[in-house]
Amino acid sequence: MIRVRMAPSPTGYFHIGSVRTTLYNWLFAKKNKGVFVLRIEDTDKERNRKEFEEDILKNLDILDLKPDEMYRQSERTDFYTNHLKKLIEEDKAYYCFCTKEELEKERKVMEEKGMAPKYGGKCASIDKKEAEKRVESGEAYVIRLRVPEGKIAFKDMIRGEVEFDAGLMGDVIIARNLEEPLYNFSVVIDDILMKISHVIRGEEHLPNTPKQLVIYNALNANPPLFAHLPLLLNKDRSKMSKRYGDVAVKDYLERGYLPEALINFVALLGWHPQGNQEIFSREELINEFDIERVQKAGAVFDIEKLNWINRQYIVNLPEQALTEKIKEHIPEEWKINPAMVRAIKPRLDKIGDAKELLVVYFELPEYEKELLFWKGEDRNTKSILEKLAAGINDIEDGKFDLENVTEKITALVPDDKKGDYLWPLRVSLSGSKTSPTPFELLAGLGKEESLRRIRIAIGKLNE
RNA sequence: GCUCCUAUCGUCUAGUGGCCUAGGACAUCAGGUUUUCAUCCUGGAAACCCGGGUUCGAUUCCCGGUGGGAGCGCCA
Repeated sequence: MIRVRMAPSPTGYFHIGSVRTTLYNWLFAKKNKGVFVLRIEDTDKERNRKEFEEDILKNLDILDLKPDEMYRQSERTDFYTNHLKKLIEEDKAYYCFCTKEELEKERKVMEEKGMAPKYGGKCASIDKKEAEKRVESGEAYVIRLRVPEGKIAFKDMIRGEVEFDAGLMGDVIIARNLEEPLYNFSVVIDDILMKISHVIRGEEHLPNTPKQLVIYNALNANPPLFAHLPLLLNKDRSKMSKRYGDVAVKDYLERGYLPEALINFVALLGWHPQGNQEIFSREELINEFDIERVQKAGAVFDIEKLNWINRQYIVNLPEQALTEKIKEHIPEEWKINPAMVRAIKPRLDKIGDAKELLVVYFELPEYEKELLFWKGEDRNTKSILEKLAAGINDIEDGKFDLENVTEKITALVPDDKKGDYLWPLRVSLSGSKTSPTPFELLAGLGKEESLRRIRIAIGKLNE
């Protein structure tokens, strides 16, 4: 049975990189009819916040990456304590009484010698009975695992054979005390207990893998298969961070990126199916996904490509659904109609852009009358606008739709004078140098408001 | 500093020894589509990090260098 897990710690808002890790785990599980487990790693009481856990859960739901099972490490302390006791009994782990200051000093000395810092093993040889006495008397301690010297190799599903030297590691601390396990330890215990078959996680965990392998060994447990995903990168190729833009999923969602688009985009960051297809439904993603095809090198997060993918999804959205989404991003008092929605649709990178694109329909900005002149030259602008206004006035109230308006107005415009007619019309309706087409503006504004705006323009020309 | 990972257009990538005069997409540039912006269409420019091997033949395999990245916590 294939069982995978995503193990976020609730110490920040759900990260876009975590979305990709979750997606790959999820796809791998679905593809293989396996189980996707969510495990909240909240063993650090200082840094955890309920708010962040809620953010993770909520966004997993929005992105439709729901887990089949869910656990919280804070509710599993007994498991860790029992296994810690067992390791100490078997003398595979021991109590260490060295202070942070002592360790700091030791580390510095080693660094000066140009060596990788590691614990010298001062407490490794303290008699167990004596150590227990010191613990009972209340002396501060941590628990260290005895790490045997030698090479530790494993086969990564993405990277192939990887080898580390355990001799460089030293005896690692696996718990602050019997009740407070540390990351590497609780991860291993849970992966064993939850029968995790494949660990798919970010490349930053690669150096943790040998430490965890030593723990599996001490526990006489079979390790899962590992797959270390390439990192998501900033423009400068450093690990993706807030410095270059948003990293929290909620920020993208709030700006109006569609969940499906985000998934589609992130799926392609570090993985690519055979063929040239770019837009994938969830079903297609499940069918096509193959962890063997995951890239080894990091991938730069390119917002331009996200915008393009998001546009593809927006354009394919049914008009009604798009309208509802747009309403979430504009003032309540703005009453939008289908003509407006159709006009802004191809101009929308994300739904959040709707507000600035729609404002033209609800507020006429101040503008100079010179803006009304096509190519800066006043060639009968006033009489042209009057003629167009009359034409607009002639259109039946019930037929003020894009098709009809386009037909009627086009009929009034001489073929060789399109700029002279349509530019001032568009400017009078929008009050700015860029906007949707005059026809799209007319259909969206409606007859009455259109005529009012043209009268304002004519008024300016009379000054 | 030490350990590990990594290397095809600006970006995401296809490519698994000859099909490559290296393909696609985003971005970019030029032109076109009933004025502007956007969409759309057509076209262009744009890459195999370097040096050794292996081989009849390397973008593809091996080694070294260089570049980039990550990790080095009583955080996860």
